[in-house]
Amino acid sequence: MAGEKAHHERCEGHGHAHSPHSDVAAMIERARAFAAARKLPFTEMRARVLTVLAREEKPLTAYEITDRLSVSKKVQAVQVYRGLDFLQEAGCVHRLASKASYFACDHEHHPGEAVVFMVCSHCGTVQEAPSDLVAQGLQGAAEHAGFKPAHPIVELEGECARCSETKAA
Amino acid sequence: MAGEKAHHERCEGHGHAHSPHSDVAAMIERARAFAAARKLPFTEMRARVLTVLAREEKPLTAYEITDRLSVSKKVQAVQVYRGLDFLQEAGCVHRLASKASYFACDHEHHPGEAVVFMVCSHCGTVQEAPSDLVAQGLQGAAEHAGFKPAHPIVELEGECARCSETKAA
DNA sequence: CAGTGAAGTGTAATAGTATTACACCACGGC
DNA sequence: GCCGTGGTGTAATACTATTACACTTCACTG
Ligand SMILES: [Zn+2]
Ligand SMILES: [Zn+2]
Ligand SMILES: [Zn+2]
Ligand SMILES: [Zn+2]
Repeated sequence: MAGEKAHHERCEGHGHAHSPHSDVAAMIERARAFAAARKLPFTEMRARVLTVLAREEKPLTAYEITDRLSVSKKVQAVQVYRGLDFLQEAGCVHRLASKASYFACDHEHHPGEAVVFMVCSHCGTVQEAPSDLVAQGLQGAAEHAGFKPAHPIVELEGECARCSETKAA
Repeated sequence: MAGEKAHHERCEGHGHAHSPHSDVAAMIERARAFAAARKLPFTEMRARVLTVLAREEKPLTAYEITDRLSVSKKVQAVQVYRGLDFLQEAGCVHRLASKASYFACDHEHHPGEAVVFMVCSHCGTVQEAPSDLVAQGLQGAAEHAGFKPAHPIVELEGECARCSETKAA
């Protein structure tokens, strides 16, 4: 559960948001490893869904993914949802609750960590950053209420650096 | 933007989660005051939606609200959504993004505050608690990323005190 | 006191998100 | 070979949210 600083250093080279991921192949590899560890197949469909998300700058809805995949070969939403389920378990994809959409992640996450999804209301990109303070705050609130915390969702709507600059110019 | 302690003291008498609100009338009054301040009518429909939520222990979906209201007189979902929009602006109702459902709130909220919604995965109740640490963490993450924060969503799934006890017994 | 405009209502239709059901296929272990 | 687990493809359905439009209410103003 590294400190905020340490974690940020790990995230360098990642630049703005999770822009068209430099490294789609690496993400595929991570998913494949997860599948192997669980002795589950890393199927064509799973790879295709992840690839679409990894190439995209912004979160996509399940139906947007469906549409893109359908260009090459008709697929149905339920197939995409199945792929998304797997990829979320693998930690390769997150769901943005506030937008009911999905985006690829190339971070390693750790249990107990609290990750903030910063969503730009102007351009739609998402940038994620773990925060120990937030984790502590959640922990504290839970403790105070006798609540046993499991899975946090932390989303912050606002305006990303790039969009702020653009406007200023 | 009081400290965690101070805020919690203000919340006493509120007991477990936002159980069938002791004080439906007070919540109505709050909504009415908001409406008056904006010179907007506090209509029948708005009151009916709020009343249903205030009497309920758990969040309800818009369609569940629709069904309850329809018992006395048939209403349509869109009418409920309109009521919910108003009530959310008034700060009397929150939306739980992770469940696409709505619940009444009898707290006062303040700008810049970060409120944690603790959602019991067993009984479904929601308990809210403001956290300064979380607020600071969000602020810090945003600052570090050059992100201009606007509206946070913080939800924590887990098990409430009551359910934990019950199991232990 | 008619005219106007902002805001709400009631109804219908539609868009958008997610799940269930089921028949069939692929593969690894016995 | 047979079976069990897990994936696929297809259809149907459930659930969540919004748009459109005709009509009403009410406060304001000329
Ligand atoms: Zn991530
Ligand atoms: Zn932006
Ligand atoms: Zn509240
Ligand atoms: Zn509970």
